Amino acid sequence: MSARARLRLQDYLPYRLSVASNAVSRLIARAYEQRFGLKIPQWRLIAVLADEGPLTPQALCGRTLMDKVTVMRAAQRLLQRRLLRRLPNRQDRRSHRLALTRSGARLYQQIVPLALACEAHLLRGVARAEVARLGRLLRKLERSASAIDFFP
Amino acid sequence: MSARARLRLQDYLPYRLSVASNAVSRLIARAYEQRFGLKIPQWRLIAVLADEGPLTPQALCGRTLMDKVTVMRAAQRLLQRRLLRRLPNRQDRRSHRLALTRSGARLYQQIVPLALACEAHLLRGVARAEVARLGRLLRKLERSASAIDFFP
DNA sequence: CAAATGTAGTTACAAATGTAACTAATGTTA
DNA sequence: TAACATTAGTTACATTTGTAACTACATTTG
Repeated sequence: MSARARLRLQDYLPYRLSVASNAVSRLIARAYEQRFGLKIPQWRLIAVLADEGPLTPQALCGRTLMDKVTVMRAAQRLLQRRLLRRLPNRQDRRSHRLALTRSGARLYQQIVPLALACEAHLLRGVARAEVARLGRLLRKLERSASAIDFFP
Repeated sequence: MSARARLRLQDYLPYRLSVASNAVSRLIARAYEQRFGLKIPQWRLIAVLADEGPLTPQALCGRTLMDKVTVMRAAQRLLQRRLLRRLPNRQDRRSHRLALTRSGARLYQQIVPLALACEAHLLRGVARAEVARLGRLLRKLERSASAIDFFP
Protein backbone atom coordinates (compact mmCIF):
# COMPACT_ATOMS: atom_id res chain seq x y z
CA MET A 1 0.00 0.00 0.00
CA SER A 2 2.21 2.81 -1.24
CA ALA A 3 -0.61 5.05 -2.45
CA ARG A 4 -1.12 8.11 -0.30
CA ALA A 5 -3.59 6.88 2.32
CA ARG A 6 -5.96 9.31 3.95
CA LEU A 7 -8.36 9.44 6.81
CA ARG A 8 -11.02 11.94 7.76
CA LEU A 9 -11.04 12.39 11.52
CA GLN A 10 -14.65 13.56 11.41
CA ASP A 11 -15.74 10.16 10.12
CA TYR A 12 -13.38 8.06 12.19
CA LEU A 13 -15.37 5.88 14.57
CA PRO A 14 -13.08 5.98 17.62
CA TYR A 15 -13.07 9.76 17.37
CA ARG A 16 -16.84 10.07 17.04
CA LEU A 17 -17.34 7.66 19.90
CA SER A 18 -15.00 9.54 22.16
CA VAL A 19 -16.51 12.92 21.40
CA ALA A 20 -20.07 11.70 21.89
CA SER A 21 -19.20 9.92 25.11
CA ASN A 22 -17.39 12.95 26.51
CA ALA A 23 -20.31 15.21 25.75
CA VAL A 24 -22.77 12.84 27.39
CA SER A 25 -20.55 12.24 30.42
CA ARG A 26 -20.14 15.96 30.91
CA LEU A 27 -23.88 16.50 30.87
CA ILE A 28 -24.55 13.71 33.33
CA ALA A 29 -21.66 14.60 35.59
CA ARG A 30 -22.85 18.18 35.92
CA ALA A 31 -26.42 17.11 36.58
CA TYR A 32 -25.49 14.71 39.39
CA GLU A 33 -22.82 16.93 40.86
CA GLN A 34 -24.99 20.02 41.11
CA ARG A 35 -28.05 18.37 42.48
CA PHE A 36 -26.71 15.62 44.68
CA GLY A 37 -23.00 16.25 45.06
CA LEU A 38 -22.24 12.92 43.44
CA LYS A 39 -19.48 12.04 41.03
CA ILE A 40 -20.24 9.45 38.37
CA PRO A 41 -18.39 6.58 40.10
CA GLN A 42 -20.35 7.30 43.27
CA TRP A 43 -23.60 7.27 41.37
CA ARG A 44 -22.65 3.96 39.76
CA LEU A 45 -22.07 2.29 43.10
CA ILE A 46 -25.41 3.50 44.37
CA ALA A 47 -27.18 2.31 41.24
CA VAL A 48 -25.70 -1.17 41.42
CA LEU A 49 -26.23 -1.56 45.15
CA ALA A 50 -29.83 -0.43 44.82
CA ASP A 51 -30.34 -2.95 42.07
CA GLU A 52 -28.53 -5.93 43.53
CA GLY A 53 -28.24 -5.42 47.26
CA PRO A 54 -25.03 -5.51 49.37
CA LEU A 55 -21.84 -6.39 47.49
CA THR A 56 -18.12 -6.49 48.18
CA PRO A 57 -15.90 -3.84 46.57
CA GLN A 58 -14.53 -6.66 44.45
CA ALA A 59 -17.97 -7.52 43.12
CA LEU A 60 -18.64 -3.85 42.49
CA CYS A 61 -15.56 -3.70 40.29
CA GLY A 62 -17.03 -6.48 38.17
CA ARG A 63 -20.44 -4.84 37.91
CA THR A 64 -19.29 -1.32 37.14
CA LEU A 65 -16.11 -2.10 35.17
CA MET A 66 -14.27 0.47 37.25
CA ASP A 67 -10.97 -0.47 38.84
CA LYS A 68 -10.63 -1.13 42.53
CA VAL A 69 -9.05 2.19 43.39
CA THR A 70 -11.89 4.07 41.75
CA VAL A 71 -14.45 1.94 43.60
CA MET A 72 -12.55 2.44 46.82
CA ARG A 73 -12.48 6.21 46.52
CA ALA A 74 -16.13 6.44 45.59
CA ALA A 75 -17.09 4.16 48.48
CA GLN A 76 -15.03 6.16 50.95
CA ARG A 77 -16.86 9.35 50.13
CA LEU A 78 -20.24 7.64 50.31
CA LEU A 79 -19.37 6.11 53.68
CA GLN A 80 -18.41 9.55 54.99
CA ARG A 81 -21.76 10.88 53.86
CA ARG A 82 -23.48 7.89 55.47
CA LEU A 83 -25.09 6.90 52.20
CA LEU A 84 -23.36 3.54 52.50
CA ARG A 85 -22.36 1.38 55.42
CA ARG A 86 -20.18 -1.68 55.83
CA LEU A 87 -21.44 -5.14 56.67
CA PRO A 88 -18.98 -7.77 57.88
CA ASN A 89 -18.07 -10.57 55.53
CA ARG A 90 -17.87 -13.88 57.39
CA GLN A 91 -16.54 -15.78 54.40
CA ASP A 92 -13.48 -13.62 54.05
CA ARG A 93 -12.25 -11.37 56.80
CA ARG A 94 -10.13 -9.27 54.46
CA SER A 95 -13.29 -8.07 52.88
CA HIS A 96 -16.66 -6.59 53.69
CA ARG A 97 -19.91 -5.88 51.95
CA LEU A 98 -21.12 -2.41 51.09
CA ALA A 99 -24.79 -1.63 51.51
CA LEU A 100 -27.01 1.40 51.02
CA THR A 101 -28.23 3.04 54.19
CA ARG A 102 -31.77 4.30 54.45
CA SER A 103 -30.74 7.72 53.31
CA GLY A 104 -28.69 6.23 50.50
CA ALA A 105 -31.77 4.42 49.29
CA ARG A 106 -33.78 7.61 49.56
CA LEU A 107 -31.20 9.46 47.51
CA TYR A 108 -31.35 6.74 44.88
CA GLN A 109 -35.09 7.20 44.63
CA GLN A 110 -34.52 10.88 44.01
CA ILE A 111 -31.91 10.36 41.34
CA VAL A 112 -33.62 7.74 39.23
CA PRO A 113 -36.14 10.10 37.65
CA LEU A 114 -33.39 12.54 36.73
CA ALA A 115 -31.28 9.76 35.28
CA LEU A 116 -34.16 8.49 33.19
CA ALA A 117 -35.03 12.00 32.06
CA CYS A 118 -31.44 12.55 30.95
CA GLU A 119 -31.49 9.37 28.95
CA ALA A 120 -34.84 10.24 27.43
CA HIS A 121 -33.59 13.68 26.48
CA LEU A 122 -30.57 12.20 24.73
CA LEU A 123 -32.64 9.65 22.87
CA ARG A 124 -35.55 11.90 22.01
CA GLY A 125 -36.76 11.09 18.54
CA VAL A 126 -34.88 7.82 18.28
CA ALA A 127 -37.00 4.75 17.65
CA ARG A 128 -37.04 2.03 20.31
CA ALA A 129 -35.67 -0.52 17.85
CA GLU A 130 -32.81 1.77 16.99
CA VAL A 131 -31.99 2.31 20.66
CA ALA A 132 -31.84 -1.44 21.11
CA ARG A 133 -29.52 -1.76 18.11
CA LEU A 134 -27.30 0.94 19.51
CA GLY A 135 -27.06 -0.90 22.81
CA ARG A 136 -26.04 -4.11 21.11
CA LEU A 137 -23.52 -2.34 18.94
CA LEU A 138 -21.90 -0.62 21.90
CA ARG A 139 -21.53 -3.95 23.66
CA LYS A 140 -19.97 -5.41 20.59
CA LEU A 141 -17.48 -2.58 20.30
CA GLU A 142 -16.61 -2.98 23.95
CA ARG A 143 -15.96 -6.68 23.49
CA SER A 144 -13.91 -6.21 20.36
CA ALA A 145 -11.84 -3.54 22.04
CA SER A 146 -11.23 -5.51 25.22
CA ALA A 147 -10.57 -8.77 23.46
CA ILE A 148 -6.98 -8.02 22.54
CA ASP A 149 -4.06 -6.86 24.59
CA PHE A 150 -2.18 -5.03 21.93
CA PHE A 151 -3.17 -4.62 18.39
CA PRO A 152 -2.18 -7.11 15.60
CA MET B 1 -44.20 9.28 40.64
CA SER B 2 -44.14 7.79 44.11
CA ALA B 3 -43.83 4.19 42.97
CA ARG B 4 -40.40 2.71 43.61
CA ALA B 5 -38.52 3.65 40.44
CA ARG B 6 -35.69 1.47 39.26
CA LEU B 7 -32.88 1.55 36.77
CA ARG B 8 -30.58 -1.15 35.50
CA LEU B 9 -27.10 0.29 35.09
CA GLN B 10 -26.27 -2.39 32.53
CA ASP B 11 -28.92 -1.05 30.20
CA TYR B 12 -28.40 2.62 30.90
CA LEU B 13 -27.22 4.36 27.75
CA PRO B 14 -24.77 6.85 29.26
CA TYR B 15 -23.12 3.99 31.11
CA ARG B 16 -22.88 1.74 28.04
CA LEU B 17 -21.54 4.60 25.98
CA SER B 18 -18.89 5.46 28.54
CA VAL B 19 -17.75 1.88 28.95
CA ALA B 20 -17.55 1.25 25.21
CA SER B 21 -15.73 4.51 24.58
CA ASN B 22 -13.21 3.84 27.35
CA ALA B 23 -12.47 0.39 26.01
CA VAL B 24 -11.95 1.70 22.50
CA SER B 25 -9.85 4.66 23.63
CA ARG B 26 -7.66 2.36 25.67
CA LEU B 27 -7.05 0.14 22.70
CA ILE B 28 -6.21 3.00 20.38
CA ALA B 29 -4.12 4.84 22.95
CA ARG B 30 -1.96 1.79 23.53
CA ALA B 31 -1.54 1.14 19.84
CA TYR B 32 -0.39 4.67 19.04
CA GLU B 33 1.69 5.04 22.16
CA GLN B 34 3.64 1.83 21.72
CA ARG B 35 4.35 2.19 18.05
CA PHE B 36 4.75 5.90 17.55
CA GLY B 37 5.03 7.44 20.98
CA LEU B 38 1.89 9.49 20.34
CA LYS B 39 -0.93 10.35 22.71
CA ILE B 40 -4.41 10.60 21.26
CA PRO B 41 -4.52 14.42 21.21
CA GLN B 42 -1.22 14.44 19.33
CA TRP B 43 -2.55 11.98 16.80
CA ARG B 44 -5.65 14.11 16.33
CA LEU B 45 -3.64 17.19 15.51
CA ILE B 46 -1.61 15.27 12.98
CA ALA B 47 -4.71 13.79 11.39
CA VAL B 48 -6.41 17.16 10.99
CA LEU B 49 -3.33 18.96 9.74
CA ALA B 50 -2.68 16.20 7.21
CA ASP B 51 -6.25 16.49 6.04
CA GLU B 52 -6.63 20.27 5.96
CA GLY B 53 -3.17 21.81 5.83
CA PRO B 54 -1.76 24.44 8.23
CA LEU B 55 -4.14 25.76 10.88
CA THR B 56 -4.00 27.99 13.94
CA PRO B 57 -4.32 26.38 17.39
CA GLN B 58 -7.68 28.10 17.57
CA ALA B 59 -8.87 26.40 14.40
CA LEU B 60 -7.55 23.09 15.66
CA CYS B 61 -9.71 23.45 18.76
CA GLY B 62 -12.74 23.75 16.52
CA ARG B 63 -11.81 20.76 14.38
CA THR B 64 -10.86 18.37 17.19
CA LEU B 65 -13.27 19.56 19.88
CA MET B 66 -10.41 19.57 22.36
CA ASP B 67 -9.86 22.63 24.48
CA LYS B 68 -7.04 25.04 23.87
CA VAL B 69 -4.82 23.79 26.67
CA THR B 70 -5.01 20.25 25.37
CA VAL B 71 -4.19 21.43 21.86
CA MET B 72 -1.36 23.54 23.21
CA ARG B 73 0.23 20.66 25.10
CA ALA B 74 -0.07 18.27 22.20
CA ALA B 75 1.39 20.83 19.82
CA GLN B 76 4.30 21.54 22.15
CA ARG B 77 5.34 17.91 22.21
CA LEU B 78 5.03 17.61 18.44
CA LEU B 79 7.08 20.76 17.92
CA GLN B 80 9.80 19.32 20.15
CA ARG B 81 9.84 16.18 18.07
CA ARG B 82 9.95 18.26 14.89
CA LEU B 83 6.80 16.67 13.59
CA LEU B 84 5.22 20.13 13.44
CA ARG B 85 6.58 23.58 12.81
CA ARG B 86 5.21 27.08 13.17
CA LEU B 87 4.36 29.38 10.32
CA PRO B 88 3.85 33.09 11.01
CA ASN B 89 0.34 34.49 10.84
CA ARG B 90 0.31 37.88 9.14
CA GLN B 91 -3.36 38.51 9.88
CA ASP B 92 -2.92 38.28 13.64
CA ARG B 93 0.42 38.58 15.33
CA ARG B 94 -0.78 36.96 18.53
CA SER B 95 -1.22 33.77 16.62
CA HIS B 96 0.57 31.40 14.27
CA ARG B 97 -0.23 28.46 12.06
CA LEU B 98 0.85 24.91 12.79
CA ALA B 99 2.00 22.75 9.91
CA LEU B 100 3.27 19.21 9.49
CA THR B 101 6.95 18.90 8.70
CA ARG B 102 8.15 16.38 6.18
CA SER B 103 8.77 13.82 8.88
CA GLY B 104 5.39 14.61 10.41
CA ALA B 105 3.76 13.84 7.09
CA ARG B 106 5.77 10.63 6.80
CA LEU B 107 4.64 9.57 10.26
CA TYR B 108 1.04 10.24 9.28
CA GLN B 109 1.43 7.94 6.29
CA GLN B 110 2.66 5.23 8.61
CA ILE B 111 -0.17 5.63 11.09
CA VAL B 112 -3.10 5.71 8.71
CA PRO B 113 -3.04 1.99 7.90
CA LEU B 114 -2.93 1.12 11.60
CA ALA B 115 -5.77 3.51 12.35
CA LEU B 116 -7.91 2.04 9.59
CA ALA B 117 -7.08 -1.49 10.71
CA CYS B 118 -8.14 -0.66 14.26
CA GLU B 119 -11.44 0.71 13.03
CA ALA B 120 -11.98 -2.31 10.80
CA HIS B 121 -11.23 -4.66 13.68
CA LEU B 122 -13.78 -2.93 15.88
CA LEU B 123 -16.43 -2.96 13.19
CA ARG B 124 -15.78 -6.42 11.88
CA GLY B 125 -19.06 -8.07 11.02
CA VAL B 126 -21.09 -4.89 11.16
CA ALA B 127 -22.94 -3.97 7.98
CA ARG B 128 -22.00 -0.73 6.21
CA ALA B 129 -25.49 0.61 6.60
CA GLU B 130 -25.39 -0.03 10.31
CA VAL B 131 -22.03 1.69 10.65
CA ALA B 132 -23.51 4.73 8.93
CA ARG B 133 -26.49 4.69 11.30
CA LEU B 134 -24.16 4.47 14.27
CA GLY B 135 -22.25 7.49 13.04
CA ARG B 136 -25.40 9.54 12.69
CA LEU B 137 -26.66 8.44 16.07
CA LEU B 138 -23.41 9.38 17.80
CA ARG B 139 -23.57 12.82 16.23
CA LYS B 140 -27.10 13.21 17.41
CA LEU B 141 -26.20 12.22 20.96
CA GLU B 142 -23.35 14.67 20.91
CA ARG B 143 -25.60 17.48 19.79
CA SER B 144 -28.31 16.66 22.33
CA ALA B 145 -25.75 16.52 25.09
CA SER B 146 -24.02 19.76 24.16
CA ALA B 147 -27.22 21.63 23.48
CA ILE B 148 -28.01 22.39 27.09
CA ASP B 149 -25.97 23.98 29.81
CA PHE B 150 -27.53 22.33 32.76
CA PHE B 151 -30.29 19.85 32.71
CA PRO B 152 -34.04 20.81 32.97
C1' DC C 1 0.90 -27.73 59.07
C1' DA C 2 4.60 -24.52 57.57
C1' DA C 3 6.33 -22.01 53.78
C1' DA C 4 5.19 -20.00 49.64
C1' DT C 5 1.98 -17.87 46.65
C1' DG C 6 -2.07 -15.30 45.61
C1' DT C 7 -5.82 -11.98 46.60
C1' DA C 8 -8.85 -7.97 48.85
C1' DG C 9 -8.53 -3.80 50.30
C1' DT C 10 -5.83 0.20 51.20
C1' DT C 11 -2.33 3.75 50.77
C1' DA C 12 1.23 6.50 48.41
C1' DC C 13 2.95 8.34 44.43
C1' DA C 14 3.09 9.88 39.48
C1' DA C 15 0.89 11.37 35.35
C1' DA C 16 -2.89 13.42 32.92
C1' DT C 17 -6.57 16.74 32.75
C1' DG C 18 -9.32 20.66 33.65
C1' DT C 19 -9.80 25.45 35.55
C1' DA C 20 -8.38 29.79 36.34
C1' DA C 21 -5.00 33.54 36.01
C1' DC C 22 -1.73 36.04 32.95
C1' DT C 23 0.40 38.42 28.66
C1' DA C 24 0.35 40.46 24.34
C1' DA C 25 -2.14 41.80 20.61
C1' DT C 26 -6.57 43.13 18.54
C1' DG C 27 -11.09 45.29 18.27
C1' DT C 28 -14.40 48.65 19.90
C1' DT C 29 -16.27 53.07 21.21
C1' DA C 30 -16.66 57.46 23.41
C1' DT D 1 -7.05 58.31 19.50
C1' DA D 2 -7.23 56.97 24.42
C1' DA D 3 -9.58 53.98 27.40
C1' DC D 4 -11.93 49.81 27.62
C1' DA D 5 -13.10 45.31 26.54
C1' DT D 6 -12.10 41.00 24.04
C1' DT D 7 -9.33 37.33 22.17
C1' DA D 8 -5.14 33.95 21.15
C1' DG D 9 -1.90 31.77 23.20
C1' DT D 10 0.49 30.52 27.32
C1' DT D 11 1.50 29.43 32.11
C1' DA D 12 0.42 27.98 36.86
C1' DC D 13 -2.32 25.60 39.94
C1' DA D 14 -5.75 22.27 41.66
C1' DT D 15 -8.28 18.05 40.78
C1' DT D 16 -8.78 13.76 38.91
C1' DT D 17 -7.06 9.49 37.44
C1' DG D 18 -4.08 5.65 36.91
C1' DT D 19 -0.01 2.77 38.53
C1' DA D 20 2.64 0.67 41.77
C1' DA D 21 3.79 -0.63 46.50
C1' DC D 22 1.94 -2.32 51.05
C1' DT D 23 -0.77 -4.97 54.67
C1' DA D 24 -3.66 -8.52 56.26
C1' DC D 25 -5.81 -12.47 55.37
C1' DA D 26 -6.59 -16.70 52.47
C1' DT D 27 -5.24 -20.47 49.63
C1' DT D 28 -2.03 -23.73 47.78
C1' DT D 29 1.44 -27.18 48.12
C1' DG D 30 5.48 -29.77 49.61
